[in-house]
Amino acid sequence: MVQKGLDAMDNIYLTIYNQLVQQIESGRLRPQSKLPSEYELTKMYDTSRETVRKALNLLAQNGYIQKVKGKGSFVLNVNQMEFPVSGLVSFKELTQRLGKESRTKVISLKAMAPDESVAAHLNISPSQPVWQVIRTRSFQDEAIILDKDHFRQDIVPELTTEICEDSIYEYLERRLDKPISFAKKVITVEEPSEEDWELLDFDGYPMIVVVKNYVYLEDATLFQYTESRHRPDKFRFVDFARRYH
Amino acid sequence: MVQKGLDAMDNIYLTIYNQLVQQIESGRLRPQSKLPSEYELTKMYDTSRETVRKALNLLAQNGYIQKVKGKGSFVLNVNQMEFPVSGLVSFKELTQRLGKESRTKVISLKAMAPDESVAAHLNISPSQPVWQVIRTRSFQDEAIILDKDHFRQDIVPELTTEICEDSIYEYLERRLDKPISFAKKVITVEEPSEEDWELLDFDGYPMIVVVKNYVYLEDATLFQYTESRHRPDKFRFVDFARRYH
DNA sequence: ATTGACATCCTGTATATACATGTTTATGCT
DNA sequence: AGCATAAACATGTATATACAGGATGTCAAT
Repeated sequence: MVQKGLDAMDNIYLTIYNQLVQQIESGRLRPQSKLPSEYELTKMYDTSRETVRKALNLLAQNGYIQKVKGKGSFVLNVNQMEFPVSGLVSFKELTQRLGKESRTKVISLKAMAPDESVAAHLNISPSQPVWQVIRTRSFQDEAIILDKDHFRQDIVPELTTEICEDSIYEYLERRLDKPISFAKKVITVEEPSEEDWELLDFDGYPMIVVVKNYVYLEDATLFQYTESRHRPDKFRFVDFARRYH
Repeated sequence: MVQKGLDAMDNIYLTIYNQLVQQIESGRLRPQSKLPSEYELTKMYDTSRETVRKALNLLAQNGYIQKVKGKGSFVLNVNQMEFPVSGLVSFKELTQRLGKESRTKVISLKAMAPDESVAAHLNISPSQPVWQVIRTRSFQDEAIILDKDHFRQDIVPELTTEICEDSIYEYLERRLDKPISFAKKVITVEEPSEEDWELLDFDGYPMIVVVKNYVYLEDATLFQYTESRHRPDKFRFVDFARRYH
C-alpha cells in the first residue's frame, strides 16, 4: 500500500503532504536528505506545528520519510522504481508514471444480473443489476493483464466504452457524488481459466496471479468488485508497513 | 499492510488503539457497530480529544473502522478471517492467531559471508558477515513455506537454533537495543529452484510465490533481508488502502 | 586533550480551545 | 399532523501551549 488520492485544495496538511510527495517523487528531495524542520515548515507554509506534523506523519506512514527524534525527517528511497499494483492507484496512473507503452482494450461492456459468485463478492442479491467490464491490459503489444470489473448499477448509472478505454477511476472520481473511500485487495495464485488462455498472451504459463479488489464508498458500502488476472512473470507487488512503538 | 506492534504502555493513544484493536479482533465490538464517540472516549480514558483521535485515526488507517463525519466511528469487517502475510506480523503470531497446527523446522543456521545477491539486497559489502537461517514452515504436516533469512551480524550478535525454532522477531524485539521500525515487501512469482523442490512438499506446482522482505531499524539502516518462498496454492496476501480526500 | 555541564534545536506526546460542517433530535409554528 | 427551524451532538481542521527527551555544539574545568 502506497499511493493515495492527490486532490486536496483547501486542506493545509494535505497540500503540504502532496507537495512534499511531489518533491520526493520528482527527485528534488533526494534520498537520505533532511527535510526542513517542523518549525521551519510552519514558517514556510505559515501554519501551526501540529498541521505540519499531520503532513509529515502521512509521509512516514506511506514510506516516504523516516522521522528521527532529536534529528529531523529524512527522505527514504524505499518507493523508487517500483511497480505497485498496490493502493488505489489505477492502471492508467501506473502506466503514466512508468512511462511504458501500454494499451487498454475493452473486450465487453454490458449491464447484467450478476452471477452467483459476483453477487456474493459484491454482497448483493442476484436480482440487483451490475455493469460488467472485461478489459485486457497490454505492455509492448503483449496482453498481460485481464481485468474483470463489476459495478453496482444503482451507484454507477452510466458507463461507455470510451470511459472504459480511458480510466474508469477518473470518471468515478469526477462524476460520482459519493467519493471512493477505501479498498481491500486479496492476492492469490490460481490455475488459468479458458478465458485467460483466450484473451491473454500466455506463453505457456501454468498459473495466474489473481488480485481481487473490493472498493468501498465513504459510507462503507461495497460498490465495485474487480478481478485482475496477471501473467505471473509480469506481476510485482510492493508493500510498506510501519511498526508502532 | 495491516498489523503492527502491540507493545505500548506509557503511551495513551497507543494503549487506546491496542485495546480497541483487541476488542474488534475478539469480536466484542461487532462489525457495523458504533464505537463510543470521541467525547465519550475522552471520559472513558480520562484524556483529551486529540489523543483519542490519534488512536481512532490509526484504527481507520489499518482498516478496523470507518469514520463518518457527523455520525461516528463504525467497525469494519474487512479484516476478519484473513491470512495476511502482510505488515510486520511474524509467522508465529500469524499461526497463533489462526490457531492452526503449524511447525517450524530449522534446516540450517550459520554465520557466513553473504553471496553477491544477498550482499546486494542488504546493501553491504561481501566481506561483512551475516547470519543465514533457512527454515521450513509446515501446516498440517505439509512443508508450505521456505524462509531464507539473512541478518547483519554486527546488529544481531547471537542466534541459536532454539531462537530460530521459536520466533526470531520476538527475540530481536526483546534483546536488540535498536528497535525495528519498518519493512518493505516485494511479491513476485518465479520458477521453483532445486532447493524449493528439495525442501518443500511440492505437489507438482510449476511456480512459487516469492516474498522479498526488507526490514529496517529506526535509523533507517537495513539489517535483515528475507526471502519467503510460498507454495502457490497456500499463498494469500491481503492489502488495505485508504484514499485521502 | 578529554570530560562534563549547559544551552539549543529537534521531534514526541498531551491538553485546551475555537470554529466548520454533517447528522440527529427536539421544538414550535402553521 | 406536517414541516421548517433550532438545538444538541458528532467528526474535521487549525492553533497555541506545555513539557519530555534525544542530538548536538559550546565552553569551561580538569
